Amino acid sequence: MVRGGFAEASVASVARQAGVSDGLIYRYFDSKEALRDAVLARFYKRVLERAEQAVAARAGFPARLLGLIETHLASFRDDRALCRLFISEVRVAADYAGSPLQELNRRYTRVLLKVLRQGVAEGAMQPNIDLRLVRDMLYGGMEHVAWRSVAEGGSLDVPAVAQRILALLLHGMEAGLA
Amino acid sequence: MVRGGFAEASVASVARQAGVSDGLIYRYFDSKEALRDAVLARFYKRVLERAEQAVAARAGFPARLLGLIETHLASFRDDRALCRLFISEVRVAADYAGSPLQELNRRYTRVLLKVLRQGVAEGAMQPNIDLRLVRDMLYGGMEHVAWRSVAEGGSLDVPAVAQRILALLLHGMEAGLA
Amino acid sequence: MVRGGFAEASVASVARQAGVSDGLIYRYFDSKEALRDAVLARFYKRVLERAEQAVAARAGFPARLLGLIETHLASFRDDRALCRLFISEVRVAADYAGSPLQELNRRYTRVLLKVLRQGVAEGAMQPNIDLRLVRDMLYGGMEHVAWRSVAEGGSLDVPAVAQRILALLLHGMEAGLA
Amino acid sequence: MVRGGFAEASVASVARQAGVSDGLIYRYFDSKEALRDAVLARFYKRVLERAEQAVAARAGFPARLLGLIETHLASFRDDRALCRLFISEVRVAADYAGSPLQELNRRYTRVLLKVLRQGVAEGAMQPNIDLRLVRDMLYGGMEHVAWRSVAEGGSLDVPAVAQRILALLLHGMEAGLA
DNA sequence: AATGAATGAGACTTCATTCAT
DNA sequence: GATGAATGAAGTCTCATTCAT
Repeated sequence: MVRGGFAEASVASVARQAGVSDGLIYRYFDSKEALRDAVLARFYKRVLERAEQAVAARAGFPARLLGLIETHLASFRDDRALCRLFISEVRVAADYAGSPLQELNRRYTRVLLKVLRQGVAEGAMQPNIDLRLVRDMLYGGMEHVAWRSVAEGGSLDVPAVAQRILALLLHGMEAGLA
Repeated sequence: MVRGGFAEASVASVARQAGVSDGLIYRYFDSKEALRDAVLARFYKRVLERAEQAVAARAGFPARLLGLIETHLASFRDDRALCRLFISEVRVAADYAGSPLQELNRRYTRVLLKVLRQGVAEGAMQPNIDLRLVRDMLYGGMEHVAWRSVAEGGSLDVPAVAQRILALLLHGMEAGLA
Repeated sequence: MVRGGFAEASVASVARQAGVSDGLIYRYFDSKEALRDAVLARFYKRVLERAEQAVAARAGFPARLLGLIETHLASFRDDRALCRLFISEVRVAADYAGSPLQELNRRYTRVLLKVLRQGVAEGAMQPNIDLRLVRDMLYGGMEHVAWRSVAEGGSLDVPAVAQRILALLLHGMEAGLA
Repeated sequence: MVRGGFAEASVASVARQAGVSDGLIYRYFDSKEALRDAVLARFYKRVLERAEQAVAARAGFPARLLGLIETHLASFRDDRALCRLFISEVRVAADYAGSPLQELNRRYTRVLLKVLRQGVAEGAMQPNIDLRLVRDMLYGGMEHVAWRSVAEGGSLDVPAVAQRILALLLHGMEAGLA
């Protein structure tokens, strides 16, 4: 499933890789889509937990933001196939709106928003900043960065890249690297 | 083709929407994939030209960067289906590496890199900055921003959003909004 | 099993309704078809016994014939699903000829033929009458009457309908209703 | 399709017997059920026309009734597979009520009812007779008679059997055979 | 050039049946 | 005896692709 999208992966091939028969899939999942969503939901819950733990384990706005960036990049590095599946197919699906997956996604992005609001409260940024824009630029950017590292076959140096992303986000291009 | 990916769109439906017969498609394209790639290449060339014109029409680093951001967001706004197709399917395809589409993509991102290097030369940023990271964060972020505006059904206020993205990228979160 | 034929009813659904596991069915029956035939045979024996009792409990040709008509209609009313199953599927099956079910069916129709012969002996009809035709018209007709009452959702007023059928069969349309 | 019901006949086998590929079936019919219904509707229209012509070609109640009986038996003899399909599967289907097939069936039975009403008008029977009962007994009976002749492998002597059925219906068992 | 009927491989899914527990 | 997980064949249906016209 790493190469080729969801539509290209046949249920038969999934069953073969799982070492079971085609029919058994349907004892546990109602349809191919239900299987996909179940797998993604499980993955997403794990990602969500890691993010919440990363925030809980640290104090202060910049440290927490760095923690979130690190866990996000690490999730991508560890489960690139699933991340790719989510990015390129599920978010786009016609029935995504209102699905359990969207709810998980909302909870996930809320974790970041909460940290950003803390940053505002701590005076780390001007109160008039558009937090949703920051969130979108950050998540979208990380996606791109991580995907490129996957596509180019290299490995992702999560702590180093996270540091640079944090610096860029906080101080902008003008500031250069720390 | 707006909803549902490439796999979901049948050649017959494409032919119907184009007002031609199924068979005629195959006089002009070798396969469904070749059709998709041809459509995307044409689209990509247009995007590339718009980007180059935007750069040529302006002077100075910040103005040129703003121009690029605006044309990129506008491309997404005008052809969201094609952008989505490119984002979620082509870049992921097994044979993307080395394809004409990748070459177009490279030329496109090179336009941005050139502008960024001008910024370095003009002293707008420290020379030790990771330009590829900036590029990935910018393109990925814009993708996310644009996609969200599409998904939420709203329209994208390109000039306003471009301004905010530019400010965030240049000065970081700390600076707030202009 | 009321709606949808034998092919539409899965063994799993039968097991579920019986409150047993799928596998247990196969300890008692060799196949889905064997289960169906066993169920039908049990049902048919009951119908046969009721018919024989109805005849034994009465005397004289018209009373016995009425009794048979009543028990037949009542069987249909009480077990419409089974009657329907028999009518629309079993009698038509490739291996019906020579099966135990056919033998039961023969014994059942023989009860009617015996009563009809008694009618001939009692002088209630001309001896040259085609008793098999009468039998087929009667059974086929009752099937239709009963099925229609089922399909139309109404209940079947067995004694009243039986009376009318008897009158029609004995005296024909010319005579009208008693 | 002569042996085994609709569920047992695969679309592949239908295609094979028709000398076309599986897929072509679906260019002309939306589903297996739609194919079945289209075939049955065509057949039913033919039967209906034959019945109407038989009535139109004759005058007087008994002659017309005999004509209807003859055409019905002949339809069964000529297309036993289709008749069986209709009898054992369609009338029973969950979506039969309200379908085009039911409408055709209604028109068909109305032809008989009209003739029967003519009989009442001509004084051939008492006005208090239950015409729907007569209709059901007649159609059901003919079905049974015809099916038995098919099942027993014999051929159906339509004119002779029609005569006997008419006599039985008109004068009842008491009258014997003409 | 253009059509669209025809193909046939392959997809998802169901379900009668088996068997280890 | 009893379970129900597992199998795998077979079914309906879709669709990219071809080709006679």
